[in-house]
Amino acid sequence: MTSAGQAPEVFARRPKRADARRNYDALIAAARDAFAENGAAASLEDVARRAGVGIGTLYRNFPNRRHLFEAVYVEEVRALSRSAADLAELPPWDALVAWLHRFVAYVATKRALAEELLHDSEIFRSCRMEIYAAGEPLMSRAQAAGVVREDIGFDDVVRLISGLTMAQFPSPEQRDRVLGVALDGLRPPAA
Amino acid sequence: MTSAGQAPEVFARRPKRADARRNYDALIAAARDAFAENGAAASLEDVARRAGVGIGTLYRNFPNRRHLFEAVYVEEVRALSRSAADLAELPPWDALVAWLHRFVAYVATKRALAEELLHDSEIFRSCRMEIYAAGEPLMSRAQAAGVVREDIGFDDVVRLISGLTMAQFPSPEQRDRVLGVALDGLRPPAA
DNA sequence: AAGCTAGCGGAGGGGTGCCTCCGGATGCAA
DNA sequence: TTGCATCCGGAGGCACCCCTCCGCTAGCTT
Repeated sequence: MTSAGQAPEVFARRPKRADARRNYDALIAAARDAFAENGAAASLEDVARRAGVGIGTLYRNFPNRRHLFEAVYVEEVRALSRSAADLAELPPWDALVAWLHRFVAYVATKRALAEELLHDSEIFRSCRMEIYAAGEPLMSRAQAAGVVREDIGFDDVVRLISGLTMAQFPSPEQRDRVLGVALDGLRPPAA
Repeated sequence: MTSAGQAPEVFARRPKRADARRNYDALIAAARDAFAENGAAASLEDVARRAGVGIGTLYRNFPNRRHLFEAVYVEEVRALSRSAADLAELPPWDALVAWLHRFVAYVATKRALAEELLHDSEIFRSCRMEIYAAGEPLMSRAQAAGVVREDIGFDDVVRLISGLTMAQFPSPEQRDRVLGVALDGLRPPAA
């Protein structure tokens, strides 16, 4: 990671004039909604309409479809990884569980996005690194405290949990119950 | 379910002439490959090309995109649910685990398909019933034998496991390791 | 062998989405 | 206030895909 935890400069194209910045932000927000609603197939013209700008403006900020995907994705990842800091004061197990809950909530709406990006993407890799940098310490701490089994890595946990979020749950209660089962699997073998 | 566990007649349009049946089967196989490769967005013209038939033939068998999706999906589900019968002789825990392994292998390639269908589909519901009919007995048996916790249902397990398969794993070893963690979560609380 | 009919292929109409381009509008500095 | 560089909007070219339609082919029956 570069200094100060900056996002990779691959898409560092934030405009300078006030109105332009407003549009840029509106576009990201609109894109997030559109992708969550219609999946990755959402049309860019629809995104522009939601943002209340012309299609030309969209393309000036994001030269193509993928750039927009990536920008939205990066934005989300950074919010998540920042949130890990708040949890440092909780007991190890609780901190890990709390962060994983946030993780679930985060990924749930990003299905389509991830699907689109994981084919091949520089950004995707660097985002994963950012997430891991945020969550891995919570995991190590829990392992050091003896409340999580030693024979698995953080990567395993992420996949277990993120998979969970891909499934559609009829109720939040069930989602939490299943998440609970998965978390039980993380505990060390019977003390 | 109708008698003899037939698939719902919603799409019971299997052609009768020999060449037609060949084409029908080739189309299903081609569609399965195309969807696995390019996701749900694969073009139907590409499917027809892979199957070595004209686009007209595709549309005669499957009036629209969704019908083709459903036909492929049903075909897969039936293969899976049939496979549960082989496992009756294993010990309860082993039988459940073995079936869930097959389940994972099955869902892994069906991501795009499921994504497309779960929006709203009669077929999807009835297929789920078929899967549940196949797997639920294995689960009950394991619970009766005391090797699976009592406070969860088969539905919870399916979602836990199927979610798992949505995640992309770099190696089969990791996939199995993570699956193992999930399965540990199914065991009863420390005896 | 011959006819009937189910089935075949693919051209093409209609529609949608991606992205480019450029004349006009507007924030910002002096 | 004035001027200019930046930014805006959306018409339209291009490509792709869905699905229909119809003249032709070839299994199946007798």
